[in-house]
Amino acid sequence: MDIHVGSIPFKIKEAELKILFEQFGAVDSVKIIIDKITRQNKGFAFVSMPDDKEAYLAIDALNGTELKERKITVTRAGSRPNKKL
DNA sequence: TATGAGCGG
Repeated sequence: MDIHVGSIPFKIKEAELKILFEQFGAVDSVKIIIDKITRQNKGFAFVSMPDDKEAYLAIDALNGTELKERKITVTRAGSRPNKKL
């Protein structure tokens, strides 16, 4: 499952995000989105996890937590989280 | 080149 991670620090690395998500389950890959104009960190990344239940677990666990002194948001990618389930 | 909500190759 693809997970959208926002409000991440610009100085973070994909390996660090992978480690954070690996604490709650297996992580397939982590990708930080880079801006096309500035070639810099856009401020959000995507995490791919093979197991969906572990993905939801990591989302619920890492969503709203602090990372590098910065608040991060973890949600399902591909489709924005709906307020009504 | 650039910065802080948003969904990428």
